[in-house]
Amino acid sequence: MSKKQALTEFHRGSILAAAERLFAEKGTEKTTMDDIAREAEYSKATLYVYFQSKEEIINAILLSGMVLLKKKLHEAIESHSDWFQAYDAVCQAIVRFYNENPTAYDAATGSIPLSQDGESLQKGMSDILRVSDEIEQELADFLVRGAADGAVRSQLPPVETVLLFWSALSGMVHTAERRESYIQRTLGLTREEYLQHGARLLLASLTKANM
Amino acid sequence: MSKKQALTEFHRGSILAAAERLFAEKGTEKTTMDDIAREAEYSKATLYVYFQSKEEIINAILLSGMVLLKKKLHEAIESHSDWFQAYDAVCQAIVRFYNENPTAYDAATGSIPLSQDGESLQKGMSDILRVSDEIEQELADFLVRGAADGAVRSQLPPVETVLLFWSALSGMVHTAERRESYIQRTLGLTREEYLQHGARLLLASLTKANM
DNA sequence: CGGTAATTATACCTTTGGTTTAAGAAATGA
DNA sequence: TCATTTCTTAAACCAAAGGTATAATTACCG
Repeated sequence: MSKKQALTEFHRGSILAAAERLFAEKGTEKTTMDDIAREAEYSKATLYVYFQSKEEIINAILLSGMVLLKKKLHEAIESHSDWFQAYDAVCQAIVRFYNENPTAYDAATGSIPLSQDGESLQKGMSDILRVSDEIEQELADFLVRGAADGAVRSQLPPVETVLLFWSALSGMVHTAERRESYIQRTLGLTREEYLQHGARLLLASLTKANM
Repeated sequence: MSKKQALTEFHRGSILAAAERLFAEKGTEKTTMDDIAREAEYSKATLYVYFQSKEEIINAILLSGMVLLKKKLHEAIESHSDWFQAYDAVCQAIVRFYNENPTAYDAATGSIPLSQDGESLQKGMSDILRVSDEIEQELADFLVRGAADGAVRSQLPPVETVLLFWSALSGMVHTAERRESYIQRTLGLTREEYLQHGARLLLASLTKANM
């Protein structure tokens, strides 16, 4: 019986992996169940054997993505004892994560409707919101650490500042993607460079001394 | 013949006004042509007498909205000789504008796909992009003025900084809307207050001295 | 083998929403 | 008043997409 379960997990994983690729490419809305079936090399009916609905697929991907994001941020924060270096690592982790998992990032920043199907909360929804909160808490703690280290202005209320920072950065990330060619043409910057400058600018809003 | 044209303009205006109300409320995607027809008190087919497609309606609204935004920003910038006061006025103008015209704001910040119909540029599209550029130019000039006044760090490249600022603020604006209840509950702030704090934070990233 | 259970491919249903058509109403002009 | 033109709109059309039913195929097991 465990073999059967393992097989089921394998199929679920294949489907999720395919969906993830398509979501990254076209977004959840423009990706159809037929697309996912084709990409995963199953028939559409098969998808409904392993998942109850498109929404369940989306939620599963968002959740695993956000758990991964949380892990990456944690690692980045722990990676350097120097707060400024850790800050760079955090921003870099975010940018990298977005490249590979834009849908989950959008969910984490609240840039996506999160399947507002009305009615009661979906199955995976509460998990997603919980992880989202945990991420923000992690960042808030990091900010407090920055204040303790003397790197960050200590007047800033951590939770509020983190939310502002988080939303500002997500705006930059979106613009960097949506206007990549404009940025390249007019400013001569790659997306990564542009976002690095953005991270610098936001850093200046947090720190005591300007650099 | 002028009477007939005036009548046509009147009908177009009624339809656009109705569409604008609905777009502000539900967004362009969730607003159907049936919705617009009902709100404007015409039949759906009549809409197609005065507009070729839904896209044309959207573009018309985006364009007029962005022209208005440009005007508001210009007025805010000119309203105070003191740069910091003008900055506050600019941010306030943006927030207010978003409340009344979220769709056009999203188009101006590039937060919206702008009817990616593939193919060639749509009719109104080039106008929209032009106004969008003009707005960014206006803001860039304002930043240069701030540097000349000694209010702003002069190392900042104006065009790039404006784009970063613009995208950061748009991220904050979106978060403020999407998580309004969370912000109210956890931080005890209204959306306007939250955004005011955000504008302060961003100001700190631009200025020489911290406040 | 033969039968039973699981799996999947195909076709279909339903809803939604943009667009078109054709018929009826209203206005215009002689 | 009647004819022609213009305007309006109900109804039909069409495509896309999520979801489902069925029937064929496969795999497993005695």
